[in-house]
Amino acid sequence: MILNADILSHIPLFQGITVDELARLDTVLYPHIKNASSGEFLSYPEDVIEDTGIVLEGRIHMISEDFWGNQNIIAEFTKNTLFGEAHSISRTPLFFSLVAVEPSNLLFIRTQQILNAARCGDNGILKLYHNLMTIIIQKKLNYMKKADILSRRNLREKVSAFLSEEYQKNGTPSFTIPYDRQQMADYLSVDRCALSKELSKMKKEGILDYRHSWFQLKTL
Amino acid sequence: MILNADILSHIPLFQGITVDELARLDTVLYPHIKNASSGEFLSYPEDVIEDTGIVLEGRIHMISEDFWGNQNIIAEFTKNTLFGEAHSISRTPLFFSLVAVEPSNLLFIRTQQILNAARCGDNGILKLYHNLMTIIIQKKLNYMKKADILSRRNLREKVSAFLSEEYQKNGTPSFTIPYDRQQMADYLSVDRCALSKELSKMKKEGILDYRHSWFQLKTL
DNA sequence: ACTTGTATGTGGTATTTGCAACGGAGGTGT
DNA sequence: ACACCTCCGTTGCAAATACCACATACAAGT
Repeated sequence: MILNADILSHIPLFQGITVDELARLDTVLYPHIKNASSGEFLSYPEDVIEDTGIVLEGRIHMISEDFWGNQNIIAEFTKNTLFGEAHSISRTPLFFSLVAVEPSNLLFIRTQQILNAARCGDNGILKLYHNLMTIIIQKKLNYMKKADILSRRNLREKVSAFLSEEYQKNGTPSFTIPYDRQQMADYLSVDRCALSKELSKMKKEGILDYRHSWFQLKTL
Repeated sequence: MILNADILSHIPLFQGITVDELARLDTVLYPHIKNASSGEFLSYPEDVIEDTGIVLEGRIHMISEDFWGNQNIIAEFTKNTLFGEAHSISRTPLFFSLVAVEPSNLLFIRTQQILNAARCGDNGILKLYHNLMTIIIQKKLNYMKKADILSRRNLREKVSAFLSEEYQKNGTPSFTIPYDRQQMADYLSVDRCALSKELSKMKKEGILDYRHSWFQLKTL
């Protein structure tokens, strides 16, 4: 049996699935393992994919490339995260490549089988379907938030929007963000130095305080 | 009966649902109609919502506001589109407001009922669930594309990425986009004049041709 | 204590983008 | 034909940001 309860216990997609249900899923989902070496491409633009990938070990980059060849990393998938779930359901051609950037150990399952089996009212599958929905919604909300932040017209507003999201996540105006300065700049798609300058300006104006990854928002 | 087959026939969420199934849904989904006047708020940040909204007539804006009060329109919902579906499933607090910007006629349905009833194996509900999944995935992919474009570091790359998406949608390097110049600038979150300048520069360099909404991409 | 390395902040300059003003093209109604 | 309007492109200038070089702070190892 490929679907191992120990391995899958930390993967959100399989939360709440019992060992018995897992045994059934093992026959339904056609699970298979793939090892990818660093730099190996898993799929290319225009591919239509059938499987959802799950990172057991390693790191995958989703890379988009425009008509003239400029590249951009759209997403990174690390341990226990899913990739390809949306495109394998909608069966639309990819608009990006998937590349392993570390030696990776991957589990693939036949996504369409979740939808098919859901019609039979199988309990384990319905849980899986619901988990899948939850994960996709979470990803959708994350992309929405990112688009919200990136659509702000200048650096000050991007920083403000980003910190407001973090403030909302934490519930208090004093919190620690999960990024260092460079990662924060990357998320905001701005230059690190420009970000440092803007933060320092905002601190001087008294609207926030910070030190490394710790921030405190202030009303005037 | 509130769920009217004629009205719903153009709404993607109800595609493929038979008239009989619709009658059952009418009792299950607790549908209700609401008329909103222009400027009326439908919900506020931090609200936890129970319903998916469907625009029968009118226009709704999704507006986010940061800690210091800067506003941003994240999304616009027009006739036959859904809003609030993700948050009413995940039951996480909103990070935006919903406002009618025209007198609007709205249909609301109890989202959680779709998930509950799916467990009973009801056929109409399962179709609805699947339609919902498809819509959410489509929205997710759109936000992904938008985030991809907006995360490009300068205007040239934003334009390139945007036109490449349109190229991929159309399949040929010569196509018409569904925006005028101002709308295109808004989508890219840049100044209209700056966009005109960049396009004109790219035309001079011979990497593309355009006239109003028509574009042609060229390899060098 | 010293070296090394990494993360962060700062200053100066070049480049990009925003902004305001304007002119031309094309459409519409009188 | 004329006035009027909207959309688009252009120009000049101001403001914001990227880029480069370097200083400082802090942590880890020797």
